[in-house]
Amino acid sequence: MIQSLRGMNDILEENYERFDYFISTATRIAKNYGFHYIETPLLEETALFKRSVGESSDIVGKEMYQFTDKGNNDVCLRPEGTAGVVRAFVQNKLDKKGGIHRFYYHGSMFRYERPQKGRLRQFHQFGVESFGVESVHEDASMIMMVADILGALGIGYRLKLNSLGNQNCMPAYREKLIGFIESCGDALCEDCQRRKITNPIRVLDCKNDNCQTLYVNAPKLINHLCDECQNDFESLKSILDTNNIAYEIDTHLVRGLDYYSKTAFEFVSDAIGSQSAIAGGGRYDRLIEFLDGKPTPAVGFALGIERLLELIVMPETVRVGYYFGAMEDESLPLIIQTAQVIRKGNKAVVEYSAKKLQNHLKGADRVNARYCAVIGENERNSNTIWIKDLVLQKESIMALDILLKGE
RNA sequence: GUGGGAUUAGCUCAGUUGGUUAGAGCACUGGUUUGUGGUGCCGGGGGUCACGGGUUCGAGCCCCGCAUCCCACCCCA
Repeated sequence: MIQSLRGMNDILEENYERFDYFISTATRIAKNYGFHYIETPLLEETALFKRSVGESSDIVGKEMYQFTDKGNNDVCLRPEGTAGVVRAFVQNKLDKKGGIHRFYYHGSMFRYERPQKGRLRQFHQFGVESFGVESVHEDASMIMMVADILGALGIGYRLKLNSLGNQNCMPAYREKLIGFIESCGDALCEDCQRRKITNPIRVLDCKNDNCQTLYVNAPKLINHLCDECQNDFESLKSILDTNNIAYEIDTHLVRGLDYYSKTAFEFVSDAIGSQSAIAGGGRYDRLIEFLDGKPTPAVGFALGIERLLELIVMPETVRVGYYFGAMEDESLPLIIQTAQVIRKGNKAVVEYSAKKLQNHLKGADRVNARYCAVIGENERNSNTIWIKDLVLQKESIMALDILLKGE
């Protein structure tokens, strides 16, 4: 038997019901916030991700599905959504056009990682990106949108919040932190020694207890923000407070992608195992110019759909449409004909084998039909069809020609 | 990429120190005496015990390999 590739799953039946319900819920909410759909290619030039996500990140460093195509282009399957949307934004000259552009998207992302629960090689994200709004109100809107989506789906969460500073305060802090790391010398774990070079901010995230003991005295970025970043961060907290969005400040929240600045946030769930991040996002004011666009403020987030799936509280299923059954083979052509008419405006499933009424009712029940419509000898003789409303438990007999006329 | 655990019916799992024809619940399917469902009762189908080797008179069970999933590391959605 040929199996799907490792970490690449089919989505069907119950899972697809949930998937579909998630997409429609998130789409509705994103539209309510004034966002428009954007579709970008799954395959992009590798350079796009190297320049945006950053070569120091694990995503680009070791997790990309990268290959050379037949035209000798260095390409890869997108590992995340933001880079492609920004590329599209610049390529379509929306940066020069000016104004505000708000997009939402959903689709497959690919990362070559070792799979486990909540971590797949092909997974699905729902994300939004907002271009042209400098105000921290947009950051708050992003967070409120995620909260709305999760709320609508009945998903509990914790919100972690941090500020990463901007080009004025981050570099100075970074130097200060490197100085601190060096002062710790060999006491730090191997990973932290490595992070000192690749991405010093990440050491704060280290899970090694010994390192964490030392980091208690480490300088915190949140205490080194410039006035602008500090003010924005205060505003953000105050907006969230007035809108009843609970959050916790997490000074170790740094996000794995290089392009973030100022606001960084992450929604986590305690109910899905170790891969607990269900949504993450933040501001990335510099990314557009990194990708050769005109400097444009931007902020966005992405939700990991698979991680949410089992948390979604589905609405009660309602009975819809018709089930058609024949009690003898001679009645079958009639029910097929009738079903075809019904299908112009409603759902109709047809059972092809003739069986007794009791079994048709069971069948209609099983497919969650609202109406069970059956033709037997009596109906055939009188040119009628027997229909039972399975919710109201009321039955009726209708003249066939009325139904067939499509009324 | 590193370390550990698991894998038996569509699903969730039993299966004794290695010993005849591998079980249960749920699901599916049919019946339940003249045309009335969900939830009663009775029956039925369905397994190369993940896959490939090995040990043994004999392997679902022991050994080796491999695939996938799960857990931890790492990282992230």
